[in-house]
Amino acid sequence: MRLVIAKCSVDYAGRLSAHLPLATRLLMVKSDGSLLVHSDGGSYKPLNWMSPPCSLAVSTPDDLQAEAGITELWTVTHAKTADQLIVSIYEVEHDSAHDLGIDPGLIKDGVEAHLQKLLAEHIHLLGDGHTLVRREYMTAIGPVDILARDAQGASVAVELKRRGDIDGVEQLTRYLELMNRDPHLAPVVGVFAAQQIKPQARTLAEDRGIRCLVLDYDAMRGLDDTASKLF
Amino acid sequence: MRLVIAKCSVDYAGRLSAHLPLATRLLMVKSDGSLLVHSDGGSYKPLNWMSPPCSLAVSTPDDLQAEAGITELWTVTHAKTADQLIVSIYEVEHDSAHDLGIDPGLIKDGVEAHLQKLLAEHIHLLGDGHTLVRREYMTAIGPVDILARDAQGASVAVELKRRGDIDGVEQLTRYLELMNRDPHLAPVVGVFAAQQIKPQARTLAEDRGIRCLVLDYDAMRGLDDTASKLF
DNA sequence: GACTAAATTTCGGTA
DNA sequence: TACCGAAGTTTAGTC
Repeated sequence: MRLVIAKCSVDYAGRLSAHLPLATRLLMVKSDGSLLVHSDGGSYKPLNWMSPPCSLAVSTPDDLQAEAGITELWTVTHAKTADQLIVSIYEVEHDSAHDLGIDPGLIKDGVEAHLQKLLAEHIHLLGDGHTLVRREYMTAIGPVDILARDAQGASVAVELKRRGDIDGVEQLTRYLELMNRDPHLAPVVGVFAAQQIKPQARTLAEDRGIRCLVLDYDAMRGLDDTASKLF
Repeated sequence: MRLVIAKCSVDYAGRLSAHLPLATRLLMVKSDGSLLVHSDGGSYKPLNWMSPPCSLAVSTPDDLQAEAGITELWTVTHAKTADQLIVSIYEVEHDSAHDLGIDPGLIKDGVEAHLQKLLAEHIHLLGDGHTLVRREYMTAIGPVDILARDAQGASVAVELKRRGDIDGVEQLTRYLELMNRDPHLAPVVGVFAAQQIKPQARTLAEDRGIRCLVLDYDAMRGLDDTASKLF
């Protein structure tokens, strides 16, 4: 990885056109040739960048550009789309190269899969008398997150999201439509469960007779801990 | 901005738990206290990070940690959510600080807004005799990109995307359903317009009686230039 | 490889 | 300021 701090202006021409006026920035050149242009603020997104696969070519400016103060031109070209990022370098304040090796990568834990596992283990959260049929119940158009039965023996299809949005309701609606045509399953009622349900999604869901269930992830982990300790 | 290349392991505890095993990485500390952990590959997303507002505290490891080879502990705490990022530093290979100043920011040009503007200005692209009613026509569930009338006086609702996907068709379907209940507007026909329309989206749209229109951005810009020059 | 859904999304706009 | 949709989204998983 090469790190350059330089006064530069940047132009991108590809899926859109964008321009960065002259300022001091960090240019991060990764070993795959990709380039990130970072400022000293904002969040993790660079001001501008070129994703791999791409190649970096360094050239000398023409007379006009040199007169304007440009000392070096970096042209980064995407290998497939021909998108271009042109960095006009005026002044280099720092330049260093480092050997990082390949990274072992991030290990994640605790997302939607965990929520699904917890809800399956505490299926009573759906209501008294509910029993689990199975997680990831396969249908012709995809897996339903959780299939259960209520106290009356009716099928309950649960769609699980971290944030409940309209598209999740649409997804569940498609499942319900299909499952209700299956005489072994029908009648199937829907439950839209999420840590947070957007008002528009709730309105749409309830309009379609789908019950909304807001899940408290921390409380559910608490249940899990208690259960682990007791048994 | 401070740039540190160091052998380190990283742990994040917040909305999820994540761990990065020991390896050499770039630690970018921005002046707002935020931290990015980058490897020498991947795209612009860091392996791990903490977004502002947050604060960085450096501490010395306890005996056990020191014995394991840790020389320094960085604890980055989010100001609002209390999410924590802990960087255990084993060996520092590079450490430099740079004054970048505030960045003037990116100037963009040529996205969906431009497409919408161009289509509104050349509404005949929808078909002969079409007239523009207005852009961003407000409905109870959100704005329709373009509302027009066809040669017969029927309302035409246009959903505009750069890339036409299934969710765009679903969106337009909801608009059409609502608008067709309004006697002032009904009958409303739908047009799904995009630079590129995925086969699945096209099938779904046409099955619902929604017309698909592929837009040529470059050609439309050409129309615009011609119009600008003529008048 | 293509497509789909999620993301510690981030970012920009509007009500 | 909060909500909503787009992003040069990226990323991970499935078919």
